[in-house]
Amino acid sequence: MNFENSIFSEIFKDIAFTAEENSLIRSNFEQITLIKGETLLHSNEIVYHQYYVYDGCLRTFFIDDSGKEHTLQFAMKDWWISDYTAFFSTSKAIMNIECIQDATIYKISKESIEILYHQIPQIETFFRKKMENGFAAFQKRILSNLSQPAKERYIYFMNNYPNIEQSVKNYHIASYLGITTESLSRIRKEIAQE
Amino acid sequence: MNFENSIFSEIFKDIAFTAEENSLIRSNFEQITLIKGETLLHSNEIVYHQYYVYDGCLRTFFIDDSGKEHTLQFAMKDWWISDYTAFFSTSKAIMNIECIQDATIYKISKESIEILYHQIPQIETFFRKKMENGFAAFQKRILSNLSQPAKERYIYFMNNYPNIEQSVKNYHIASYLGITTESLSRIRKEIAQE
DNA sequence: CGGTCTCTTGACGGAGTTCAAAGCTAGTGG
DNA sequence: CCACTAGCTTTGAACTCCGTCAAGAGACCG
Repeated sequence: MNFENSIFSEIFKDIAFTAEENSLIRSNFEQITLIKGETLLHSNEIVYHQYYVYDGCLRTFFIDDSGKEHTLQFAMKDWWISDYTAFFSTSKAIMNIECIQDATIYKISKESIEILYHQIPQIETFFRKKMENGFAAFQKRILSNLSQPAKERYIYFMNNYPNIEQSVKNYHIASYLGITTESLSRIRKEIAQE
Repeated sequence: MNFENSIFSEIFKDIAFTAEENSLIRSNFEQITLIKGETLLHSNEIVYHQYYVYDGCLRTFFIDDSGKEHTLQFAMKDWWISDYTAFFSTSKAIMNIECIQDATIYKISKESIEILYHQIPQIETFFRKKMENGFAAFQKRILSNLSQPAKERYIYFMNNYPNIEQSVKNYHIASYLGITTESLSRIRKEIAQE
């Protein structure tokens, strides 16, 4: 259990907990292991949890009316993932979460997190800041989608997620960038020829 | 000053404050009035404040390398606005904020808000939830940009911001949707003919 | 009214899509 | 350990949506 404590101090780095706080936190998280291809969350399920990625890689994606997949987010080590729109309002997911590289994750329910907010105010501050960063990142992504052609977005993406190729297929990246696999392939060819 | 108190209970609805809390809040906000066309924030300025829109309408926009404007957000009554990426890290704005309809706003600095978080924990909860909602809204917008053609995005926008036409020019809406004024005009024509 | 700002319309061009097929690659079983 | 298959990527040709450029028509404000 010292081992487990060390995990939670990794998750909430920069916060020092008392022994009781540590055990309170521990009792509100649950470990899950997933293998490549498994689905963590299906659309239309009610979303009660958010997930901390300790290791591995997952992606959130949305399936539109015509059946096309759109990747909203990849989550690697030390990222949080969920269908947050649904999680915040405890309503039905519109997205799916899929494991794309064997993963160890820790899940926590909305109820549990409210308990932690109440008992350990630094946890609320921690998540407020997480949200702020996520908010800022989405803002950048919207601007990038509005102002840059696909090639620039791809280069920007590869710089921001170095080493991601190991976990992620090109068609995942294409669906994240909002283009088809074919277009991405042509862009990659163009870049390789430079 | 009863008048002023009522403004802050509008801003932080659902929170009940003591008299001392009320005066602490009051002393950390500052009122500004803006007329149409005025700029509240220029890119490259360091961002120390965020702003509550009491009345009127503003927009945040980004100017790309080729000089094109991209609208990230409109802010109407009861919305908060800033260049949040820069505000959270107290760094230089990459966006501009412009008044597009005469406005009364209340500004608060990052320092002040940290004081309020510390003195009045419900305020931190309030902003955490605001962030969660903003985060979810951006998520939806990204999905909409990825999965819907311009016409659908326009219809969705008009449903979500009813009555916005009064404040906002079509070229603002176009720059929000990521299309040109000409394209928006053709889309509007198409819809009118249905 | 006159001028400037905003919106519309048309002709053309380009970035990205669609559909179809072929070429790789990696994992599986014989 | 090779062969086969299924999944992934590449390529080509035709098409489509939206952008660009240019000009004209409204609309709003002094």
